[in-house]
Amino acid sequence: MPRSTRQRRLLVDLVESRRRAFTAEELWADARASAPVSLATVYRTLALLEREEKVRRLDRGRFIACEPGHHHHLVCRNCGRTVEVEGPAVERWAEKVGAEHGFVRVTHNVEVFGTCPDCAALA
Amino acid sequence: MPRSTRQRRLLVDLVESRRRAFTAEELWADARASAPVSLATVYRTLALLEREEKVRRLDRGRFIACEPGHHHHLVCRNCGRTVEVEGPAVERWAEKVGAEHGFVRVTHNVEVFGTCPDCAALA
DNA sequence: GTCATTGCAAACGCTTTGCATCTGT
DNA sequence: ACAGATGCAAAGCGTTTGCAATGAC
Repeated sequence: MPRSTRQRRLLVDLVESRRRAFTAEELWADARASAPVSLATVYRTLALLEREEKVRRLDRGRFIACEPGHHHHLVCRNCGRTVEVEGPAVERWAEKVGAEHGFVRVTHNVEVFGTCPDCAALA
Repeated sequence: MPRSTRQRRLLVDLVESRRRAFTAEELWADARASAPVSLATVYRTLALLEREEKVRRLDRGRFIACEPGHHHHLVCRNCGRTVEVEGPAVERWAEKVGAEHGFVRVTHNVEVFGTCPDCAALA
């Protein structure tokens, strides 16, 4: 079972308080501002959180913190701010599309991108 | 303007006749079965086709051939077979979700995965 | 002839891993 | 004590790039 180490506590805290997409390097930088951690440990911790569904991997090496369970994210393409969203319409649509083509065990990935109100105000 | 070289014609033909997701290495292997091409040229051609929206990049280094314009794909998670699908319901949902949170210039990515009829029959 | 394209090999960026050392339980 | 975690540096993997040679127009 996972052990509660100084490094892990620090990283998990940092991740869970984050409402923006981040890269491993950014998390590393933030963590080292408090105490020494290696980049390898950052990656190992992210992999751990990913298994626990507390972190999801976006494209371009970006990660986002989230809660376990099926849901989607709205992500600001400028500042990385994230919002968890529900999508019953999408769930139904994906099922339907799959069924229409005879596919079974249908799943889907959705990401919604846009410019958040704060970033839109600055532009 | 782009020139019609032997390598490019070969690669474009191979890509356009493909109805399955593929990796750069797979395309390379297929191409070399006909004539010598370098892997760098494979990547450069894929980049070109991506700009022309004739190829889309999936995760895990997979690519799929498709037609230009906004649409989504249903992909067999076993054999990589792809089907282009329309998703008006998703378009509306994404717009709504973005708007509800004050996001502007909203876009979205959707991929639907499943097991295709052929693969389901074998399992 | 000119400029796009190619091949090659080196460089890249992100991520993972082997191994010896350390530390939580 | 012992299994799990860490740090480091090396390796991995898919992809991109600099440069000289080649080939399309």
